[in-house]
Amino acid sequence: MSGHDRARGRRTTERKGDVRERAILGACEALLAQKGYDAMTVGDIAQGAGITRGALYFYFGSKQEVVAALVARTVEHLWERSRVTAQAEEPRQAIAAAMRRTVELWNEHGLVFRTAIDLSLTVPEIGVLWSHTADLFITAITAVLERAGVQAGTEPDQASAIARALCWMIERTFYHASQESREELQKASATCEHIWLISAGMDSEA
Amino acid sequence: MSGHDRARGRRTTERKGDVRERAILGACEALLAQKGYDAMTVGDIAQGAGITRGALYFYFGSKQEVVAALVARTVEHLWERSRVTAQAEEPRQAIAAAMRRTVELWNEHGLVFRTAIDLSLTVPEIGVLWSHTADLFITAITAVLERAGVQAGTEPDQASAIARALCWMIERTFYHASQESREELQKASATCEHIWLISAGMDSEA
DNA sequence: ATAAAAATCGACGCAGTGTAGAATTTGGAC
DNA sequence: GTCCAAATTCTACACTGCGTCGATTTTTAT
Repeated sequence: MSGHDRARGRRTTERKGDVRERAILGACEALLAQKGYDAMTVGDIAQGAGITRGALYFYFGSKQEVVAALVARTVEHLWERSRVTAQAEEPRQAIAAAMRRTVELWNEHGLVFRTAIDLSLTVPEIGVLWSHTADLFITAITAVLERAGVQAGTEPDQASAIARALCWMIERTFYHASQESREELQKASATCEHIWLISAGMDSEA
Repeated sequence: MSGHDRARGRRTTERKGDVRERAILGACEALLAQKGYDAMTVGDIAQGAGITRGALYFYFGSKQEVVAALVARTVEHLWERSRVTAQAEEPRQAIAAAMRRTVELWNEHGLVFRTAIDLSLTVPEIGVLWSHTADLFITAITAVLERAGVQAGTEPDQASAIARALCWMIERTFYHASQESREELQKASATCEHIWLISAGMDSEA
């Protein structure tokens, strides 16, 4: 959000319109929660941000661009958190920590994550953001698996492929669970952690 | 597709319009492959089926209904296949057979499956169909896990919860792999089978 | 104070949807 | 075969939402 130099957008130095931009993303997020992506109209977003449709188009070229920006903002926050996490621990600890962090993230941003997943096909820009995010996870999981003794490599029963499958398992399981409740998410997390541990060759005694 | 008695639709006894209905679904499937759901317009479908928009609305109330019918047709085919599959085998065999069958299904109907998944949120009818399908899988996986010695129950580390997570893992992994190539799908299948075996408490030696 | 840049607005044209009613075709009953 | 009712198809219309344009107002920098 800092020096993006959006197509039609403004320059740097914090213009007034930056506030509006944030208001737009905020309204968008609220409306996503209320009516969902399809029902949400550009007019709704503009109204929610206190401007007219015409004005909104000064900031974003389309509804898709608005949502893409919202996803970008959220996902960048996720990347921050991932970067600062020390990852040189004992596997069992690392797995537990990763799952805990993932639960937090989904509790906080589940709505946007689900939206990103839903629109990955439709909106290429979002697809790129999310697949990049998935790659981060896959890389991290791969590292843990290898440190736990799983053979490195991309063959179907080696670390890289297993990590990918585990990543999708977690994504999809959290996608559904986060729609239900925090409790469901917590349980889902425990199940995923269990399977991850088993796949790493360790039984899952706390 | 037999005795549905669609809102505006025809009666039973195989009228001529049944051919049209199939033509419409066929055109819809073709267009989904060509341009995808969003780009595909009702006019396109009608044209593909050799009729006008107005005529199409005699058979289906909306684009969503058309796609829902397509998903229903495909998924019923899947249910057939699932019902006839004898499932009283030794776990290792059962798992291998299930994965083989799943690969076949995704090779044949990957496009419609992916569409169903994408639209599960948007189109309630499709959501129901797909979640019912998932339940079938989860039940089957649960049974295999229990027969392999995993403790029955719905707690996070018991058969039912694990089966759910494995189901989502397979769904998502196949969703992505089936977009790439048959080889990818085959590899993905091997990885999922491996994790399933491990989760069932068996190492995965062929 | 003032001119350039930023921001806002209202109105327009377009594309796609869903509906209505008229017209045509089809399938039997007679 | 012919004639009616149901089935099927078409054309035309009204509506909604999108994205663009040019005119207008507000900020910002000097």
